Amino acid sequence: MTLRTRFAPSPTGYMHIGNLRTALYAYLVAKKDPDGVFILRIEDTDQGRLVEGATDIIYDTMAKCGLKHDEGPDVGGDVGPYVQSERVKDGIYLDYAKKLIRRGGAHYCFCDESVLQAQREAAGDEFKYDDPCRKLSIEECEARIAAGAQYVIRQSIPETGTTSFDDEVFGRITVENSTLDEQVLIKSDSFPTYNFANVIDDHLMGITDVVRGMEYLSSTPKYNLIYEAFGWDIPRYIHCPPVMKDEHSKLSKRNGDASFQDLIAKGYLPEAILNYIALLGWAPSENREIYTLEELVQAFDVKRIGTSGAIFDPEKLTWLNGMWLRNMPLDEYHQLVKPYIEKGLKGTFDTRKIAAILQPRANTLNEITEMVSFLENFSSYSNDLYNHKKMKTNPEIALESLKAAREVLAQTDDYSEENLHALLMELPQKLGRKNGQVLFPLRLAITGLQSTPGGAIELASIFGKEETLRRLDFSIAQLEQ
RNA sequence: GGCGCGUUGGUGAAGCGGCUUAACACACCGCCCUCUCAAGGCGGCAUUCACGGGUUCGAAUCCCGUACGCGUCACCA
Repeated sequence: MTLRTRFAPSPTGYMHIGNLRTALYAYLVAKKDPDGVFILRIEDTDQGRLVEGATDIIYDTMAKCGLKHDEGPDVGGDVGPYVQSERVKDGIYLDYAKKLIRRGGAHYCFCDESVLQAQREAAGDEFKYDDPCRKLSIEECEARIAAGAQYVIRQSIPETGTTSFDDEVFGRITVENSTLDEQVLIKSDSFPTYNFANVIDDHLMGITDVVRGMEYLSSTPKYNLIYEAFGWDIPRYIHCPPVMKDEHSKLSKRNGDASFQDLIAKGYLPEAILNYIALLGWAPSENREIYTLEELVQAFDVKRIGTSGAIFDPEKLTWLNGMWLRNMPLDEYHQLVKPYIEKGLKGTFDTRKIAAILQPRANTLNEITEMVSFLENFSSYSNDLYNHKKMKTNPEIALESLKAAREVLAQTDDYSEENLHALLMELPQKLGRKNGQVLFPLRLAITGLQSTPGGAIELASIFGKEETLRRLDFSIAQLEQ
């Protein structure tokens, strides 16, 4: 039997990080097997929560992350449709619910909401619905329905005994059937609830490995009772611990936490986001942290998924994103950051040279625009900046160095870094100074800033002869006053 | 409240009864390198694994209890 997993989100307009991680794990579990199949199914049975365009966000996120599904609404497959509302139209769920009734796994229920409410209030914390409709015969129920009665279909739970299952990450879970409630399977609008549609579809779509959040751990016994009533094989379960905002709450939109799209908008790479979230709740057996998706497929092992919630740490994501940025070939990096550089600059610059000084310094794409703006902002500054203890310089030494540098810089037209380096590095020795006593003042003189990305040589090369000399002259004049 | 699950540093975590006086990484702090800032290199950062018992020659690792946290108990998914 081929290994099949699925990612089954609700189109609620937002891809949160915990959800994305579940998708990732489901993908990894499937792809770990050379023949494994990864399916996308849209769970839109709650008509009240549909959000326009939400499905596109799901497709877009999966595509950006490289989580390519083998079957789904947009790519087809043999066990479609892959959108639950379409399956409702086909009558799939109601048919199966009726079959389940005949098999004794469910029953019709005509109770009014108010009856439940009354019982609920009377029972307080002890509430467990004791459904009088359970005792009704099928014939009687069908007669009432024919007469136009409103109904739902509820699961029938054995009053005694226990139900157990083995979860791949949490181990064996056992619960008393008496603690399980008789949940609604088919709502009065004839739509299935998640609890039912999920089980039916997982079976019909041949899902062998169910990967989902651990909030479903306590309802899994109920699902298994349905599988058993139908005589179906129970899948392997892989319940994942939550991704937390802090020790008390999960990462969520309600808390204003970043979604995948928010992180992209903040300048993080999909690869880095995926890499980071893979590490939340799972640890590789080797001592390593940087993984491409393909490498994750190789390294992933369900047995190494943890059991306690992991707090999402934006700082570590930022670091990891920086690593991804730094590890790129310069040309690729240049193409990637070019728009961000140009956004921060009015004039034209050699963006490849700028990219080179940015690469070891920028951790996110967005900070680049700001990092680069200093290139065009040159105005008077305090000469006091030339006093630098560590560089052993002061305005006097600086002036001497700048004059010498000015001479050299005026004599050449070749402003390549190589040439500038060759020329300027002769100066310290000639002047009997340390490198820092010449180059630090020079960098300061052409930027007016205490610190900048890049050094004097790199920056002079970026500015070019005319601009470099213009700034240098300004600074020399300022020092001579 | 019932039921289920969890608890190693500020964070992610390794650890699966002796090799642990608890890896590695982020953050933080030093030092080195260095033309500033980064990047990079090196070092520091839990005498201790929520707490209390027990088992054992030996426990972060096994068992029991307590505390705390999370989840679930919807005609939401």
